Amino acid sequence: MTKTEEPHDLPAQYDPGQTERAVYERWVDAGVFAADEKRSNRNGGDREPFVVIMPPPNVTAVLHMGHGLNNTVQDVIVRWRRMAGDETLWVPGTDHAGIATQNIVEKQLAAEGKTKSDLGRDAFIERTVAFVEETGGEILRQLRAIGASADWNRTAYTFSPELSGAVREAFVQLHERGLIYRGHRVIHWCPRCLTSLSDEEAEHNEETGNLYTILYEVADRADGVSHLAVATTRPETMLGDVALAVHPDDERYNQLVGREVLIPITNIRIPIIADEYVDPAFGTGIVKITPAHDPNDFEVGRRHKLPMPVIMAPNGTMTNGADADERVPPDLLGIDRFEARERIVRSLEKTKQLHSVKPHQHAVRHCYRCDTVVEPRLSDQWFVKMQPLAKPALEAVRDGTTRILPERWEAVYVHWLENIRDWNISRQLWWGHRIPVWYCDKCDKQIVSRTDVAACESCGGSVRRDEDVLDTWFSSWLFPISTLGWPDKSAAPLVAFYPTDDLITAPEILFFWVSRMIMAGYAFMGAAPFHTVYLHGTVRDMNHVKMSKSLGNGIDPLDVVNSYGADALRYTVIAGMGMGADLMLDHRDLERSFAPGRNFATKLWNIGRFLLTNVGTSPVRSVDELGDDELTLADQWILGRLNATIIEADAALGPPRPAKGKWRREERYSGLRLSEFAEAARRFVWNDLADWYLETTKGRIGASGSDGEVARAILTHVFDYALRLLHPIMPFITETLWQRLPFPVAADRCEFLATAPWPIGEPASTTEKDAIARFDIVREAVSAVRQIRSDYAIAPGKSIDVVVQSRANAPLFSDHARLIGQLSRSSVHVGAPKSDAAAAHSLVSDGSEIIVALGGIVDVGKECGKLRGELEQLEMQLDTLSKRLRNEGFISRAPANVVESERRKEEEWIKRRGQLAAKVKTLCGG
RNA sequence: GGGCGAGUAGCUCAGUUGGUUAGAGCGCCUGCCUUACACGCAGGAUGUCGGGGGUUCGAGUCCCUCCUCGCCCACCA
Repeated sequence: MTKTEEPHDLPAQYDPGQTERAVYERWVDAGVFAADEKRSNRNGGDREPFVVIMPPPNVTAVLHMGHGLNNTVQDVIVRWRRMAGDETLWVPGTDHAGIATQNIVEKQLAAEGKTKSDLGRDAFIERTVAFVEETGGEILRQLRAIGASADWNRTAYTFSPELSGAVREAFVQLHERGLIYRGHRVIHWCPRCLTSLSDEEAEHNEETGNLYTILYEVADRADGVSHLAVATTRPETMLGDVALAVHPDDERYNQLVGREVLIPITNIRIPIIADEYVDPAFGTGIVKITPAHDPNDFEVGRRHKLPMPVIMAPNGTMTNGADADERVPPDLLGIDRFEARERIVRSLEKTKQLHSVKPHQHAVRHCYRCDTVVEPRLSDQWFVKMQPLAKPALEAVRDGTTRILPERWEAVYVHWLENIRDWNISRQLWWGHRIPVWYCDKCDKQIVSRTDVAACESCGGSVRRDEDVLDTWFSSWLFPISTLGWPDKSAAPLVAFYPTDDLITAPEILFFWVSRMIMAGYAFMGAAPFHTVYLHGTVRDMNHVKMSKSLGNGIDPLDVVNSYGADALRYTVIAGMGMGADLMLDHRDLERSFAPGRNFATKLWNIGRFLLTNVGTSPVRSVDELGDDELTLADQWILGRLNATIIEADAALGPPRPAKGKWRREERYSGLRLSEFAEAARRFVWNDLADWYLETTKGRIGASGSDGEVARAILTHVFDYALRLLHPIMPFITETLWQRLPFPVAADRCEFLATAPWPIGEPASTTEKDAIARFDIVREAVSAVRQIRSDYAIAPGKSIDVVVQSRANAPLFSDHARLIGQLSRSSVHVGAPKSDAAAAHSLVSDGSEIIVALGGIVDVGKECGKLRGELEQLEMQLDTLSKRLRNEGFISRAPANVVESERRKEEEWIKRRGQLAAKVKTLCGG
């Protein structure tokens, strides 16, 4: 048949580039992804809502495989629920990403030889806004290319006027509730970004540094003690020392408490104090106290009311800051902290006050945005009091209101919340939500306000606004509520769609984002924002190194889409990723990496071509009107397998939501096994439908008469449902094929597969189970013949005679001899074989024997060897089995059904042994 | 320092509450352009389930121990 004669317009090769974009546009134009508040049953509608909030990528981000994986997972779940009939909403958005974005713009300025101070605050913000307008949101456009079915009408941005309003409201509310306060303490400071960081933003890094032991000279020498040795990893902070501390019970030193020592180099006198914080077992048991540059020392300093001199500038150079007087010697002023460390060490060497230098393993904190070593720094910052917020968030996970998958992350979450510390939310940046606090110049009043303040409310004096902005995460933690209309609690989207359902993200932001969202959900809405947190793995290369653009081991998802299609990308990612496991891909060999998806897409395409070529385009009969007596065994089998596959798929996907608000024990950690779902669907399509059922229809389907019509109807129905099951994973190709199916005229069909009803599985009936079992016997017979053909290298074209000597199922083989012959390219007879001719034998599990006449084809000797080997192996296995069945313990302790099945097996094997032995005797002569 | 996870075929990984002869994809070998598909079809090979010990009638699965990786958390200077 030439191409023009084919009754369809499918090209021989699937070309994703040509079809995907057009299909996507049709979905968008038809509003397939748009959710409607009015249809939610929380808002008078008749549908259960299903809502997913997209983790907003940074507005400046460019799509990488991490986004590809994250959004594919979300889209699979969202498309599944949409087909299942939920009012499904997937809210997309971007994050203004304070530090990250500001850093990029600053870098651009630097390239122009400018700094942000050259522009000034307003001009800098203007420039950043322009930059975001120009390039921002590119990633959301890219997400469309991988098929993301988000409701683009609701695209959110953490810096939009609406969301900014929510941020300000949240700040003011928490302040009113006494949960936001201004604190003077040592925080993490990035000397490069010139801002404070939260504890989470200062990442630990295990490093080998030095532990320097420095000798402090005791002032007013008495009792022979002239020097005290003090260990430190940061000698440069010595300049800010205000005391040495020892443990009050440390008998080596406690008589020195109250005496004074001299700081080396500067010879400033500082006291020796006693504090329980000191661990006598570490180092020398004496600690230098630098309150302004170490959080612990700060606490000690507070307890002992010590001064807190600042000896470092914000950019990490040495300076005489607050309360420092002339502590930093002139020759160190303006010197970088690490250079200063070197110089001080050299000076100490000269004065013989450096006792020792030892390599030392310790954790050093780095800025999560620029990797600069963070400096502890005394400053005024805004904090959120976290313990009250953490309480309900902790309870939510403990009582099953919110579950975290995989289960192991729940312990991590609980541990973090139990030990939570206050959240530093102020940043010394320009790009971000400015803190809504004003200070009166005259009376020093502090005004926290929902609206901008022009003058002091008590004295009428002029006011100035706090210079700082809020941590980016202070806007993202509101995302599930702010995107739906909060603070307007009666906003239709909030009523219809809050709480949401699943949150799908990477474990890296469990603390940054997920747990804070849960806290915000309780703080502002009194309810958890979602009932399921699904934490997926990381995309890595073949050396298990996390993919990243800077390392050059990344994969651009758009390259994959261009080469193999979005469906190939999606299938590969979903099928290859176990629950919570990392995904390894080879960035140097995209073809190999994405072969599973590409191959499967091609397979689907070709099944579609076969179907449309052979079934044609005229409507088929509806399966509902087919009588049982019209169905062949193969028809019954494939329908049974379809039903079983639907059940498997549903089991893998699990319950979409907790039945009564809280997860029941048995359901809590079930579901969302997306790779199992993918595998069940693939197995059905490829191994059942394509490999077997489709082959059985060849010859039937072209024939005129009712059986051909039945085959057309079943094939179409089964493929229709297979496409439905696969649509969440491979939306484009399934929609494209589905649009062309010759549906029954009466079928109540919808316009798009994307909104077609999700298949409903039914418990398998006995006739169904029986059909599956019987067709499996037929398949076994076919495989047996194929194996013999292969074993004896019988040319594919060569016709052979096969005899089935049926022990149990005579009618089965009589009825299907022709089919077995067709599938195994042989001529099959049922009955007795011609006597004593050389033949190959194979046993079917129902006890029947497949006999292939080998006269003139192969040598008998080889066959005998094979038979003997088979017999020997069977005897060994039978021996083990029989021993077990004679074991008292097994009989008494094993479940009855296990014992029973083992008994049956033994009988079967004994029968086989008899048959095999007889064969060996007749063929090989004893 | 504390906690968690992993170690199963050459590679990436599944293996549900212990229960037939441990699976899949990719790769590999053999034979096939069988009129949907060579991105395919048919057949095949490959595993002391990290080591050792234990519980059990029965262990990849449970317990102990050791080894090797990885991740998270952490104020020992």
